[in-house]
Amino acid sequence: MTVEGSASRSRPTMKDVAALSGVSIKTVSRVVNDEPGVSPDLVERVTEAARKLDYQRNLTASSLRRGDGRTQTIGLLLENVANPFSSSLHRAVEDVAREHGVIVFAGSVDEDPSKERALTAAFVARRVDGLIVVPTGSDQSYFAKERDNGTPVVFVDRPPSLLDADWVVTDNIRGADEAVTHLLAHGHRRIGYLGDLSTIRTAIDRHAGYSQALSRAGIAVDPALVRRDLGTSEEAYAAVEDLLRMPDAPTAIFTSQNLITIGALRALRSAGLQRAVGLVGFDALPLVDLIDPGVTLVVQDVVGLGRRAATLLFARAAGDDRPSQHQVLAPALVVGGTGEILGPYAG
Amino acid sequence: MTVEGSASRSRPTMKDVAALSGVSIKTVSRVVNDEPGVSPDLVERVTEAARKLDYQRNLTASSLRRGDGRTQTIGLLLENVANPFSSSLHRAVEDVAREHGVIVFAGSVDEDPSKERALTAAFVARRVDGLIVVPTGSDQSYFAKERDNGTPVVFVDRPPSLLDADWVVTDNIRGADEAVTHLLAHGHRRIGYLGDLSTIRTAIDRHAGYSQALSRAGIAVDPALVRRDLGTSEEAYAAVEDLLRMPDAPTAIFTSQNLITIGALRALRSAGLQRAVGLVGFDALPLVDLIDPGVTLVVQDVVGLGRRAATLLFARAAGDDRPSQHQVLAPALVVGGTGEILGPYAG
DNA sequence: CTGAAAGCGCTTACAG
DNA sequence: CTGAAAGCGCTTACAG
Repeated sequence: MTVEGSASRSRPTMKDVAALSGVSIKTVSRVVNDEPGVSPDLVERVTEAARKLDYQRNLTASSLRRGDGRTQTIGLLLENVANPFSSSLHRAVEDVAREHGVIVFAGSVDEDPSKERALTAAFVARRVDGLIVVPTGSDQSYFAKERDNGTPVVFVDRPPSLLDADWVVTDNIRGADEAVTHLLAHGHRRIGYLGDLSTIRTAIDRHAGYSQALSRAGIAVDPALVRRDLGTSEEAYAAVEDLLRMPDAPTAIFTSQNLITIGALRALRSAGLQRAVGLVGFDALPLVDLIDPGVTLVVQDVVGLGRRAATLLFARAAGDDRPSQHQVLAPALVVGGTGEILGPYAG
Repeated sequence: MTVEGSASRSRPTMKDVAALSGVSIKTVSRVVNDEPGVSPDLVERVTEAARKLDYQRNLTASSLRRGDGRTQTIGLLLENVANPFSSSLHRAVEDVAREHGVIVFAGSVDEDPSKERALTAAFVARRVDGLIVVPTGSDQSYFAKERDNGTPVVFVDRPPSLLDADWVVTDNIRGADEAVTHLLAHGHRRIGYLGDLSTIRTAIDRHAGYSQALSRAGIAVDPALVRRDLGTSEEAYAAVEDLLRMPDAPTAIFTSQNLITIGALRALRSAGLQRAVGLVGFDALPLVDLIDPGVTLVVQDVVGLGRRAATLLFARAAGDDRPSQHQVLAPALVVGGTGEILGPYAG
């Protein structure tokens, strides 16, 4: 097999196929697009020429000329394509996109608003048919321009800030409330809270759910037990160490996000307290069944989030012009072990 | 804020900017592309008009006309965007692509050769500047056409079949050999092998490494201890149960892929043998430090695989026409606990 | 320094 | 049933 040679010979075009089959490019276009009303004889000749030249239609040129201008692509902005939550969302979106003959650009924003803007611009420059966004930072108003210019946008996991738009999220307040209520039911009163960056809407809501559950139980929130703005597992680890050193240390902890849960589990383990301190975490954890004791978690319907966001986006792209749609999915508490460790007020 | 209204007003073009600023579209093009030699006065007027209209250049039209025809996009074919190995690879590729101003289409092949072909066609139809592929099935010869037509292709994780092409892989034979040698050194002689689908090249190589380590130690491979073609965690679980029921059961197991390792860990745990049977797995596992006992693993340099594949692809796209490049990265054995459980011949 | 004409690969809107 | 002309939004190749 001869390799390379003239590295970038350019691809055959309809013109080449037309020349080889002795018809006009319009006829080639008809055959390639399966338009009816071409004589069987020409269909045959064109098909054969296309096969011989290994012709592949240039969809990018096609969409430039077509009325609707569809590129059959969408852009997906994730926190980080490599994290499990993001990548599960990605897969769910991909599956719906595939049903529509659409392929997906994905990119990582890393909780950096300037990357969100840059990726959005890059996707729009390639004229994606729509955007699905896990927003970060405190201002998504600039997406209004994209939508007004004909690019629909659906937010997922978190609602946008300063913008009336479509979104699909989990009921974070309720999930956090259920987590804390579960710990209360197992005899805990002093329950620590470990939270993500307070600029993130999900973190705000989960903190609200924590406070709501405590106040319903008639317990005042002790600010000393609340640690927010933890950006990494390591910070969560340190926060747990710190909580455990308190004279009146918490007997249970609610960790409001997966990286935080991981840091907390490591800290409890290294202190030898993994069977002594109650814990409920928000978000699924991989291989949680192999951890001992098993971890009690509030899990989101990630596939549901992704599928619904994508379905809504394609509806918008097809002309759906209802007012902004807001969908809230229920989380589920999955009993694992750490959430059932009994506290001092049990029984 | 008024929402929606005329849903898909189309985007402003250079023509609109030209009209508003009273210049030709050629001048708008010069300003938008930062070409030198435009009077400051016009630069100012065009910039202002573009800002006012919220003009965003259509890169897709631009690339159609440009000489090189670059779309500043690449396509990435993964086993499944949601699995941790794939998504880490994705992130590494994304990071290199970003340095080149290129965005990434990603898609899941699910070990299905027909999906590989369909995704490749979809990417090529959008004229990606190159393809990075984790190949599946037994024939990648059709990629030769794409390369000959000017679309470079780099394979990663597995070499392609029936095609001379660029690839970047881990030294799987060596990794498997090290895993089994490690178990031998800890006193095991009867070592089980659990492997992925035998059509996958990595599975073939890892099995070869297993055999190689045993024969170097003068131990004959017992076919009863070898279980191949395990496609899921569940099948691996069943295979371990089966091995453990043997009268002369293995005292250690080498699991040649992450899903298989997970199934094996679950089976050992449910049999209460997680501290009795030695185990070394291939591929990293999330949260492995929280599992007890810790799992000994042979891990790949996933970021290295992704970065090198992407770097090679961009070199090809820039005209590098050396013969096919083959890069082999060394895996690393990470001691965790299960690999150090002593066998009957220890000490 | 600026712009009119042509063309990238395709589809639209006609005419025959 | 088939094709010549025009145009999608841009850039190239010229001319002034």
